[in-house]
Amino acid sequence: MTQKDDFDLREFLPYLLNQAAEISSQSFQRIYKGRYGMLRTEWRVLFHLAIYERMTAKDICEKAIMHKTKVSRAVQRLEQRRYLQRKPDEKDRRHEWLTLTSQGSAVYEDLRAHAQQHDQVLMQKLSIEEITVLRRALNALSQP
Amino acid sequence: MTQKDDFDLREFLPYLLNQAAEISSQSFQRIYKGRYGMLRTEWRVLFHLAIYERMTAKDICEKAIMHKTKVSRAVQRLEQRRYLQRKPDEKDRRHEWLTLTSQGSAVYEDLRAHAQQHDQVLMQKLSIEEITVLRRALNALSQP
DNA sequence: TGGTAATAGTTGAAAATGTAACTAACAACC
DNA sequence: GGTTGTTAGTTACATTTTCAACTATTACCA
Repeated sequence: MTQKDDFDLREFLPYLLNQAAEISSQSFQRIYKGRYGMLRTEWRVLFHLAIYERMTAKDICEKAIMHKTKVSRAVQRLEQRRYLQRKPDEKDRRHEWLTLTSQGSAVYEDLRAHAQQHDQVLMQKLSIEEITVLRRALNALSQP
Repeated sequence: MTQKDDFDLREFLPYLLNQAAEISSQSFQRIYKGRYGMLRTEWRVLFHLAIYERMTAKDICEKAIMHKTKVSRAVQRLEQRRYLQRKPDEKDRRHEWLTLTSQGSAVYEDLRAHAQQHDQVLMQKLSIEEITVLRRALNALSQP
């Protein structure tokens, strides 16, 4: 099992990114899944609503770069658990405004604390400079 | 839809990494899916076999950080398409050695060329220095 | 030896995701 | 005002993934 030297998988960005994303998500996953039985799509929607306070599903699709069916289903499950409320727009009833309930906000607060802690641990693997450049680079790569 | 300032999702590494990984994988996905109807798990297995030449499924699990059922199914599909061959280990018949067929190698060569091209495009979004630091940081984050 | 534990890999059912078709509401144009 | 086109969001079905249980083989050790 020796490597050929003409192409190094470990330099192929989509591969590297996926690997790093996968591994660095795992311990956070244990938290939201273990404590609240949530899925990745769900914590993402929850966090967006906590941070932006009031969004439509469409807004979330755009910000989080998630397909509308993923968002739709995450919203359903969050609603079932009473973590969010829907309110149709008065002017245009195709839109629904989504906001967290106090219960949803409490869950967010809890998860956010863990997220920040988790981020600290990850950042310990890197230097300050690496963190800065990494964030900048990841943002650049996230522009489609 | 205004953002609260106490926690910025755009600084949370698992989120950023996932976003960048997702987006930068998409156009490469169009290639392996469009040309060969392959899945993400499958090109990963194919590439590992091409690079390391001879591995067991277990080796692939460890290198690629994929669950054994994912690998098992990817191997099945690659075998059906005659992209790889299995050969049981003589000494320990629990192991199966996997190698690409010439057909599999040809597919790899084609995809590798596209991968490199794709990587070039991605890297155009970044400076040389950013690329270096990014790779180093992603490798660091990929250590579990 | 024989019996238990460990390892490599597969399979089946349940859960999650992707794709495309769908509903409902609005816009725009004649 | 009615027809056609768009948009927000949901649903149905097919494809993938996950999880747990399973087989087959080897390792350990009394």
